[in-house]
Amino acid sequence: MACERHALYGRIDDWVRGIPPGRVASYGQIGAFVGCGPRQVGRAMATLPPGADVPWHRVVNSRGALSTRTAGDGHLLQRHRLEAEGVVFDGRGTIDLGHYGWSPGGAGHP
DNA sequence: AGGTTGACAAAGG
DNA sequence: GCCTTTGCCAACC
Repeated sequence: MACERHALYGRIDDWVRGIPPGRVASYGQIGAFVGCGPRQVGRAMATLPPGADVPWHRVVNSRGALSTRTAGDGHLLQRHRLEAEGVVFDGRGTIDLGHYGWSPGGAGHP
């Protein structure tokens, strides 16, 4: 049996795994889909094991900006990976969620 | 058993 | 547009 920290976390990381490349999702959106507060989504990402097949870099806050925990090297890493997938940042280092924001079932907006 | 903190969001001033 | 307060649910002290 697996060593899942919490069923909710398993659901969150599974949801994040469903995010296609070149797309991003906000914590509040994930929290709303999995049925929990946005903080739990952040905690799920924070407790993710190293080497997890979860594209946490595709998870950003509602403003389309990178999270505080990734501040520093994390910001550069997250931004670098997103740009590698085709995501473009604006002059303020934020992403246009109206264009890159993704949703399960509402996908389809190249 | 209780209080604080946290990779956040929404509403109010 | 900015900052402050409240709510989220689980983990940590």
